[in-house]
Amino acid sequence: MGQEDDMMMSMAMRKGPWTEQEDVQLVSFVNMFGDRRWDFIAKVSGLKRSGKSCRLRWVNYLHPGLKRGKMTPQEERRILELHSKWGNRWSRIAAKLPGRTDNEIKNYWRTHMRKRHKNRKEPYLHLHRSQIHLLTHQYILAIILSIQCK
DNA sequence: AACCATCTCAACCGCGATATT
DNA sequence: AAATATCGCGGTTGAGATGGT
Repeated sequence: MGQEDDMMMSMAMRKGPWTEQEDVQLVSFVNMFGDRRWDFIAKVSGLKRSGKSCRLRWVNYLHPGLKRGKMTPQEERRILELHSKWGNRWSRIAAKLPGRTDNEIKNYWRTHMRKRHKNRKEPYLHLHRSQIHLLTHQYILAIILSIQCK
């Protein structure tokens, strides 16, 4: 039954950016039913979105207590520190940064990798992301400092 | 002004993990 | 026990923003 259902559903599903109206609707249904039963909320709210999409919108944007705006220097340092320790364990890192999401931190990290790649052409820059955790904490901090002093 | 390159970030996808029936 | 449904993670994409010539 799973396959046919997926096909039936995906035909009618909306994709792309959320509208304000959709946000309002999602928030009210999450307030009623909690932030766990996403497929149920998707169906019962009348939103033409998958449960997955609803969850993502909530955790990354609508969830109260989300910090907005640029990372503070403290947060930047924490990300580097934890990434050097754990690698691309974004949700684990996010758990240590109140108000920040895994998606946000992942984006932040990528942006910095790009900068580094553009500004210099050192061999380590060509490592696959999965290998980055091999770098030491101190090494990464030194690189970031050099960018900030540029 | 008009174009192309590069960046950013919200949202998507696949898939393994976890929950439910 | 096992099949099916749902969730959550990490990698990736692409439209719009921004920057450079």
